[in-house]
Amino acid sequence: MMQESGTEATSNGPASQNRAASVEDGARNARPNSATSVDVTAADLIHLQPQQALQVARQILLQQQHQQQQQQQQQQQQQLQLQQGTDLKSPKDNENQPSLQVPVSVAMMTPQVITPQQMQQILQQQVLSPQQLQVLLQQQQALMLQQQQLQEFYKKQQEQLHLQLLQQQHAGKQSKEQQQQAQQLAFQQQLMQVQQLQQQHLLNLQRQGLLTIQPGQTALPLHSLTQGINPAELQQLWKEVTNLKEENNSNGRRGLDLSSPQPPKKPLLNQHASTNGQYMSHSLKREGSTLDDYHHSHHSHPLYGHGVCKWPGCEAVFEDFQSFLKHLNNEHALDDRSTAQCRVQMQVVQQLELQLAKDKERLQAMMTHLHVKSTEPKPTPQPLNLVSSVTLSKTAPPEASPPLSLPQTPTTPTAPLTPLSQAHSVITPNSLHHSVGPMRRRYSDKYNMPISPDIVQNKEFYMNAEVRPPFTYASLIRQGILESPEKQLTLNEIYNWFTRMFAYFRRNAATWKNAVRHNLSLHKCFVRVENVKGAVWTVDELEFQKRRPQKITGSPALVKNIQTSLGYGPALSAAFQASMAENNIPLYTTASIGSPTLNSLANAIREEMIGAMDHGNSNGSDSSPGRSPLPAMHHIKEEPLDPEDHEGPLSLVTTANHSPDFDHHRDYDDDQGHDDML
DNA sequence: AGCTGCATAAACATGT
DNA sequence: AACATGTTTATGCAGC
Repeated sequence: MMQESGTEATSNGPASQNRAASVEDGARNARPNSATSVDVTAADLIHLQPQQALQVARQILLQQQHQQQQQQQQQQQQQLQLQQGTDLKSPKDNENQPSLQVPVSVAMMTPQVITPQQMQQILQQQVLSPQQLQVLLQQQQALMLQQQQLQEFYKKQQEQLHLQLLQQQHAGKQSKEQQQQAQQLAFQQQLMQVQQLQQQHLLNLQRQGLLTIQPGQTALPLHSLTQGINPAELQQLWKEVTNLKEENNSNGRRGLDLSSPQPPKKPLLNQHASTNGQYMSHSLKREGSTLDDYHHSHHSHPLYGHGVCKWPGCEAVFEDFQSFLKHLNNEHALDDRSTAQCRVQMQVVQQLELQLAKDKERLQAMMTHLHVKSTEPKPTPQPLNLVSSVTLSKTAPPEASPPLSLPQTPTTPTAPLTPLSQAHSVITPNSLHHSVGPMRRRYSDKYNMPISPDIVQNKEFYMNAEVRPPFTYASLIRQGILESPEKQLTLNEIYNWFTRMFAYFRRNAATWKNAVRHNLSLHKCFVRVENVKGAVWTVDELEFQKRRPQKITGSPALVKNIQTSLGYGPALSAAFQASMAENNIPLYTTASIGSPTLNSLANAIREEMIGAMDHGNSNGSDSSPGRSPLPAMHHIKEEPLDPEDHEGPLSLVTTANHSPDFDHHRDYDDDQGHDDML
């Protein structure tokens, strides 16, 4: 009762369980299989051959560009008409004119999925007519499709690569690694064109100030599909930015009119009030000063090399350093354009870093894998990059960071595992309120396993999109508890974690809170511990693991292949299959795009393996091996009241390991942070 | 068809 | 009385 204050603001307000009936109506109506309806076309596309897929993707992009151009022409005409005649409109109406155009052009050129926030932003900035919205949405859907194709394509490639790798292993080749890299390179080159186009579009958006992308957010569009851009392309991109900006200037209309592509002229000093001007200007100022220091002291400059200005897209030639400096100060002064360019550069760098990190990891994993294979199977190959909560809590010394140490992947998920089936949700969060019904645990059987990696990877997505996370309440609760520094949470803190981490749980509070309480009480794995302050909930990891393993059935060939290649036992095939099954669904997050399938599979494997080992070995005292099929055990929840007597070495996973994990702490008092988050 | 896991709703108890 | 916290029961759905 002392720390309760936060709860009510969650929207629950005076509404308690009694009101649930009214609240629940909406959800209940929405129940019918919302999650199952995927676009037919998307499904079809999946079956395309890689080359076909790529072609289709290209075509789509080209079409988009074409449409875009047509659209622009139309707009110009309309504009002309408007200006010439029809005085029907009040001045006010005329003011709206620009805003009429923007969204349309955005719609026609947006190759990226717009996140809810971005959408919101657009909505705030511009007045969209329903029709425009519609166009936008349609575009988005088309784009989702397109992304799916690419993901699918990529996935296939990865699988192929892996298969080939396996075959080569049998053949006793040595240069597999190089081969794979070469193949990957080739593939990436294939992708580049598409990626470039996409990037271009994104930049266009940014340039217009229609898309505000904070560094942290970048990942969505930039990372999702644009991996492996080479320097030449970056330059190209830069030119693109520069040129387009200039066009805008010459059109005299700020970011509104994309018409009349004209040959680029380099120098331009005009500003565009970028939406985020203020944001950048600080960092730029600081940056600027340091740079000044830099090149004053050293007679060289990172932006100056071989007599050429290396400011992205500039390439102006200079005789001497002084004139370069002059140029730098004049042409690349602190204005909106430079600001925008700097921002883009930041994103580029970010992306490259990410890419590098991923490739390093991949290389590491490959080497590890190959080495392991050639000698003898080690039980724990280097994790690709994902931290398994179970791994840490069980097998690793507690110095490691807690289960969900927020991964350094600054990626913003494009669309996480589940939502692809509900892909439109990314576009229209609001539509979800009706279409995403109660979690009919479509995936939950499989997702019954610990969710750490997935939830982490898609964290931002779930934080912002009102998409129901495809995990059971039990899994989520466990996650929340394990994330906490003390591995224990009060009920209220659990609530807060839910609302903070999942936009979905910011509504219908009465319903899901009830469910949370219900789950806490029902499942043995949640142990209530009386505390000085009151009661906290902890996770009995053993109990949790007990419930996990479910079914192990037949096995596709691929599964076997990969499985053997990784040197895991048959016990893991279940996880594999689960993942394989899931992988029909997921749009891979940026974090895993490198080798999506393998990554997520590896996760599943690791989790599952640990689970399996638990049952095999450490189960020890209490129950029968494996999970006891005793139906009786369900409803018997041992009295948790005195953890002392509760001989469990297990019950409190807690005690030792705190780690400076940033994200959790605010939990205690931050009560209602979530409203600000949107 | 029956079992099982899960979500959801709701009644009820208890403490503040 | 209102509310938060827990517990328990009931029901329905879905997968096996």
